[in-house]
Amino acid sequence: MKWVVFLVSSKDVAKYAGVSQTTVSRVLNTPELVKPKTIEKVMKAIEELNYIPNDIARSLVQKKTGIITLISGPLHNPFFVDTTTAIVNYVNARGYKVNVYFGTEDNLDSIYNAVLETKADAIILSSMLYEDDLFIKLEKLGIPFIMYNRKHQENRHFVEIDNVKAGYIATNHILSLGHQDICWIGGPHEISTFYGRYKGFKNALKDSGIDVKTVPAFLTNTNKNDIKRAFEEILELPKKPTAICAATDAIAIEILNLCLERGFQVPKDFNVIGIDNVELSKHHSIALTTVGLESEKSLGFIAIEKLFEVMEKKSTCIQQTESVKLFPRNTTSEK
Amino acid sequence: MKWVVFLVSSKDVAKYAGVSQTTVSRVLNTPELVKPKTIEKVMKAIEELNYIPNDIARSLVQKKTGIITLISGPLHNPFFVDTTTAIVNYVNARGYKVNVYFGTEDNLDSIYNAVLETKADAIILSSMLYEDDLFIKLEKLGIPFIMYNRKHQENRHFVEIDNVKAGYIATNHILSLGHQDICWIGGPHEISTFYGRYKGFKNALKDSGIDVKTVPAFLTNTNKNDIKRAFEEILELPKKPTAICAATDAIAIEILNLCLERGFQVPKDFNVIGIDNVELSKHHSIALTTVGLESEKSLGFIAIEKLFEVMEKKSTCIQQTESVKLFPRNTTSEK
DNA sequence: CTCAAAAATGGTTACGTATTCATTTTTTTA
DNA sequence: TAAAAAAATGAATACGTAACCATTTTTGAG
Repeated sequence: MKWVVFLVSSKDVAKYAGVSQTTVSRVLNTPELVKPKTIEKVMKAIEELNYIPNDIARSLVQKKTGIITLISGPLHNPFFVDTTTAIVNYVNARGYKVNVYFGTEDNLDSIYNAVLETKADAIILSSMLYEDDLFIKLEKLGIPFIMYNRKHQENRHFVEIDNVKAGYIATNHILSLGHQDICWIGGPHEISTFYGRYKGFKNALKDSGIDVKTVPAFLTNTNKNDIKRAFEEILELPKKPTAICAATDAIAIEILNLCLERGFQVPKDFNVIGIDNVELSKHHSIALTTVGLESEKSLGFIAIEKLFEVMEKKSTCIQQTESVKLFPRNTTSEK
Repeated sequence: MKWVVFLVSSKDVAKYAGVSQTTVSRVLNTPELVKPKTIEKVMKAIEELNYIPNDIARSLVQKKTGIITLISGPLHNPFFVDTTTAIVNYVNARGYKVNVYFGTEDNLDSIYNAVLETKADAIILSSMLYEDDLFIKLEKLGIPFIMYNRKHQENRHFVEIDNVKAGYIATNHILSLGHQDICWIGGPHEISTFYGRYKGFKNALKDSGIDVKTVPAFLTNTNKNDIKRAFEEILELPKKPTAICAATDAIAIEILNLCLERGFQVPKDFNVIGIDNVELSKHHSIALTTVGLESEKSLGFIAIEKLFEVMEKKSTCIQQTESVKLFPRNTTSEK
């Protein structure tokens, strides 16, 4: 069966109902200005013609699209599963739509181009580098935007966890369990998150009187291959570490995978600790010890809430750092 | 600092460059029709004025939005992590945008309303019931659409795995390991997926000479609470089963969680098997035995590929059932 | 050079809505 | 019942682009 598509416009409805297009518009948007009898006529016409208002035309004249652009990291990182869920659900509940992109190292440029053409009402993103030209472009554009889990050197428009403290707490937990030989695995330092967490790691070492230079640290990209490569290097270290501090739960969970794959036991052969306290870490098959938000809300939720505040002119500039605490589970133990 | 926002239009560029708006449009869309020297002039104006074409206006005149609407299930279900990733990345690579919704039992109506107003170029969804009015509405609308992992009674526009066979293979695997006392936990039968998989389960029982009526089956909603409730019922069964067949990996992984939470061991105390072979099942902390696609591609990828075929008029109606095979891992073992 | 053909450019309109301003109709008040 | 006020409606326009058709400019053949 084939359907011939009639694109019914408000003009068609107007003609059919014997009123002006203006009145049709009013019936839908400000019915209190229309006589009940007229409303009735128009509604009948709308139903009979199966009229559906055209969002695009409305956007053009009102200069707002009802679209929030979300630039997330890839979902194989469970952190972005949590944040994307929170963000999309919140935005939709507020009657807006979400344009989603999953950014990786290679596709960001093309995403940015697409994003700038789409006249979104606001942008929420987790792809910004510490020194990123995009920041200036977005500020120039005048579109409200917020970064979650990332910070720009300009120090505006962000929601993050206290990364330095998170790194410190994680490392301290490991040290307090008696581990002497530990190592760090994190991401590139152009990303504020990794920079801060590693700083916390170093601070904890210093405070325990350990010479930072003697402690191996692997700063790698966060895809599976590069983590695997780093893990193999760890295995060939002259002094095999008994604990691995990962900069994120995503990395930690992948380390877990690699350990088990090779027959190691966690925490017997290796302690593993992460940062972020993602939902997946709570699963009893994973039970990852980690550091995460004190608050119940996910970071994505906090960020999107703040973004709407900005859109509604309740705030102008968000600079928010959330405090963190330890979540001890089964991947760490006394040495 | 505050920025005054100048909304630069192609008219402004035209005036600035001393050409007509038509020519500006041509420079961007059909530069081969424009004299090189003119292109240069216009491009210079575009750069100096920081002009960005307005997607919305273009959509209005061209009657296509470049938007694909995705109605997915929630991401705490790892199946939708895989499919959403595949779909979003594919769509963006093709230069389209994705509007994402995460459907649950309660929010579907409001999602459908929003979706119909957004004049998306096509819709891909996994929320359709076997008897769903939405199907007719979408066909009437004339928008290309495809269902993945779900089928409507009209039997058109879908991509699914061979659910009956999947249920059969999973059950057969459990039976062939020597388990006598097994049970089924699946979702509501208004959903074709669950209906088919349970049918396969029953077929396997019959073929092994087992009376279906004697085998416990729990048909529940698929949120954590309801699965937990079902699991508690399983624990109180007069004859405690040694193997649990779950209709999806998502359910199986949650069962895994519940088992471990209560100190049971898998597969020692309970065998657990799922269907879907989601990425998470491959993690060595989970290592879920499951049934999934023979093909390497994810179901989401296959579906979105097909949807584009329809959009490009290469196909008119998709009816695709993909074959499946067993992926034996560590959650099942000889009785 | 001339003239026809081809290339390049411009003027105008449509897309479907909301909004502004003007006009008509109804209600209220004296 | 007349005049003023209020309510209801309509006509015209803007939003920013692409597309159609008309016009001007350039090119090339003779």
